[in-house]
Amino acid sequence: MSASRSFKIAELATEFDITPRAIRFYEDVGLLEPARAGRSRVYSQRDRTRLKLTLRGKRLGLSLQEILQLVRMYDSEADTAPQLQAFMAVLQSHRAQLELQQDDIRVMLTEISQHEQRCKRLLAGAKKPLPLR
Amino acid sequence: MSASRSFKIAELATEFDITPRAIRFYEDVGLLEPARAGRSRVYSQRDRTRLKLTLRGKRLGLSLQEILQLVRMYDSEADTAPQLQAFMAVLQSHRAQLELQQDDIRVMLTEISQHEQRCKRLLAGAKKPLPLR
DNA sequence: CTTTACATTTACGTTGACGTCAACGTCAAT
DNA sequence: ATTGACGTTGACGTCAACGTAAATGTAAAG
Repeated sequence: MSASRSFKIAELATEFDITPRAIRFYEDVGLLEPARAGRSRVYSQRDRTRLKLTLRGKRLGLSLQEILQLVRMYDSEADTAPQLQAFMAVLQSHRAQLELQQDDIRVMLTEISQHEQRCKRLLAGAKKPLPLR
Repeated sequence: MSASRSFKIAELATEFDITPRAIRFYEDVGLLEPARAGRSRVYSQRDRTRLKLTLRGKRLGLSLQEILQLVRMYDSEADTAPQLQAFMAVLQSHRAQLELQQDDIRVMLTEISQHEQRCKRLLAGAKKPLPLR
């Protein structure tokens, strides 16, 4: 009988550092489906999880529509073999996409390291001007 | 004397699978600075590299403005110690940001794996309906 | 020389993801 | 009873990142 806490819009807003407006917008898009207490929205743990997923997706550059596809798929009760096959295919393509992004990140990180090294050399050189000659 | 090949706009467009319009737009923003042959744009290897950087940045969810900051920094000839220090600080924050993104990706990848496992179990169960009972 | 194919500039249109009012309800505290 | 503090629903505004259309140039091919 764990009442599985619920949340007000401002709570989620401050927790995730976004505006209530954004949260309502995510609802318009279909990403959240809060219950109502009178007029006010009441968010469940599930909504909170979805919100977290949404923000993670955004950080990775997904559009809200793409994120919507994702959460719908993940929630869907696919049960027939063809459905499951299709689902797994989508999972594969997402995996591939994420791995490409990993590569991009790795490339950028090594570039950063190189710039860092260059900076360090320059700093070392700046400390003793005219090093040899 | 390697003439270091140059490129026409359509070449770059097809190579990177974007429109000429986008390429011109990146120029408006300041990301590219092609030479001119009469009226037509002529892109150098450096432009091509910048374009590649731009697209990689986009895939990682950066705005064109952010990308512009990046390439300007990377190109800048910082030489004084304070400049170099500031540069390295920015590099650090970028590194941190990229590492956060790596975490996001890792989380998503494990989620994908879990869904995949679930699918496999369901498929196995579907092959022999009413497995035990 | 005209067509074809690509290039250019100018300018307005569009889409996504909210921001920003305005006008109003609600509930606890004073 | 009034005052905040927070909530709600429209509805319009905005900014980024191009798309798209119009009018024009230009260079090679037929």
